Amino acid sequence: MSGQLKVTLLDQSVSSRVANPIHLKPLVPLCRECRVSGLCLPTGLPIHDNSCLGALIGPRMRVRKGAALFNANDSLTTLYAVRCGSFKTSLNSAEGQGVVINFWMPGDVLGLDAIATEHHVCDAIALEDSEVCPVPYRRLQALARDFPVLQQSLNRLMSREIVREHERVLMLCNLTAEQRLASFLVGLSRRFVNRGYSAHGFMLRMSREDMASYLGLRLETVCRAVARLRALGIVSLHGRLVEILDMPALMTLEQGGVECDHKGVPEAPCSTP
Amino acid sequence: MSGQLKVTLLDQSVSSRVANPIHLKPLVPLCRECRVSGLCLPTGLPIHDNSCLGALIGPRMRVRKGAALFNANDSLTTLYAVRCGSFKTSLNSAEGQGVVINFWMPGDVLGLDAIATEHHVCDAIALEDSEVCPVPYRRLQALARDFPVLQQSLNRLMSREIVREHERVLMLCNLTAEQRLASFLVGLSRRFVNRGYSAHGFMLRMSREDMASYLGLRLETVCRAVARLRALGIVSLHGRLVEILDMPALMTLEQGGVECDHKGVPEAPCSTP
DNA sequence: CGCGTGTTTGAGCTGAGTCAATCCGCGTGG
DNA sequence: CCACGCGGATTGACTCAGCTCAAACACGCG
Repeated sequence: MSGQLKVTLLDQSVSSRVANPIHLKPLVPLCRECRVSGLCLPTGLPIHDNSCLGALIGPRMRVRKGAALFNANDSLTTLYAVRCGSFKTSLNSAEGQGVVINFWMPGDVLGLDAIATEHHVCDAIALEDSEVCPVPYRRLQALARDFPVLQQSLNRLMSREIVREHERVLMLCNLTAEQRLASFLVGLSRRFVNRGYSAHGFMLRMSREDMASYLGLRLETVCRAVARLRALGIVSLHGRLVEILDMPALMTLEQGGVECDHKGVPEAPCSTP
Repeated sequence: MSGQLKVTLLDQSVSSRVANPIHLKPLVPLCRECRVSGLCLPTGLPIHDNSCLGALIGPRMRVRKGAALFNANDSLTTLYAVRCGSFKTSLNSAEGQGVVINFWMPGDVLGLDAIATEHHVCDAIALEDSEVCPVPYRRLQALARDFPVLQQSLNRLMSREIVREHERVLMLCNLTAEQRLASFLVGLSRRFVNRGYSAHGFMLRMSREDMASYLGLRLETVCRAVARLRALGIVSLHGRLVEILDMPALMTLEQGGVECDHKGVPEAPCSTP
């Protein structure tokens, strides 16, 4: 039912180095050379300054496909920044019904919803073999006191998550199945672009079931919506391989059929030093 | 279309006193004697300490029914804590479709979703004549640096909002109209209890239209759901006057028909010093 | 090759939406 | 004081997007 699979430390030697704050060097490059560092928590931090980031980010962890990074009710000890791979988080009600709350890509930070109660509310499952950078929450709190930029970064991350949810509610309330799918694909495309990948061709890492759950639909309905978009020549979507053939049309569809300036929350303040 | 009505300072003399940080006394009792201070932002702060809260909270503002406290795209200068009355916030898409994002009661803090972009994303409209305590965001940031409890309080507030949205999504995806209404009423009831009011009898401050929008339904559907609950003898709901006659039944309904331990995020850490 | 998981497609059903008529409470003005 | 009008609430009749159930298909893997 949940996370029996184990999460493993990427490198035991790195782990021990971290325990001893003197040997920080092997970790610091983690952020500096991380291709998504601009999207992630340490945005705006003095990335060259070992004392700061080294103290913050724990040793990388590997999570195998299907394994749980954390489960609902686990107490919050660390947030996790996705380094590579992807995750889904899902909220399960007492009656066994559940929804996928979000999909997470490199640079995203998981666990912010646990800060309220200091316990996770979602299950986080790896959609593929993935790596995360653990961010001990206590240490983050302490460090944020000394580095206001870090605190601000955290605040923004949380606020952005609130806005994202707002937009999701808007989608659930106002859009048809086809529009939801369009909106989903456009959103994914945008996220891939932010990470330096193609806007038009990408691989879905989640099942139709998960997509359906995220979109507030049944998987059959998602399939039908896919079929219609394909018939319209807007996308070529076979299995999990997506190719967006007519992006303007897709974006038109996304917005209730009316052409418009799609803004949306930018994924990050995008401070490129 | 939006907030032409003016928001007015409650008391100009109080305002000027605040500008001069020496005369804090008239403001400090604001929080100390505020009946919802335990739910609000300053939770856990040394409430007797003038230097802290006095510097944080601006002069109370009065907002007339139907007036906008802020509008989407307004730049974020202050957060607002509801002191009395109530508000709705709504998110409007480019095409004119919109949804009510939340209803806000005394002790709630509005504007957290604006922190990401430093611009408000929602319109905030008073549902009745109301009063708010403005919290200048810059000042809050500065003060939070010196008072970690305050920072934590803010973090928790944001995180809780994320969780609330999660639960809303769960509702929108899994519940029938009737269940949504039940869930809405139970939620309201709980919030009234937290504020020291009756769990069973209260007044709705929003129109059926607003309820419908919040619940992802049409107002006609809300009416029908109300009619059914009434027919079942679970509530007496005439106009905006609610009386919950059978709370257990209502809670059973809320949770897909199965009896269960309704937890939900507690509204606040509830630190009573 | 056969099995299982995930995906696609088909055929009816239904809960909620739409459109429309009516009702109710309340403030306004005669 | 009552007639009127208006916005909000209610109820009814009909429609339809998405759900359910069911069958077939594709693919990857032992």
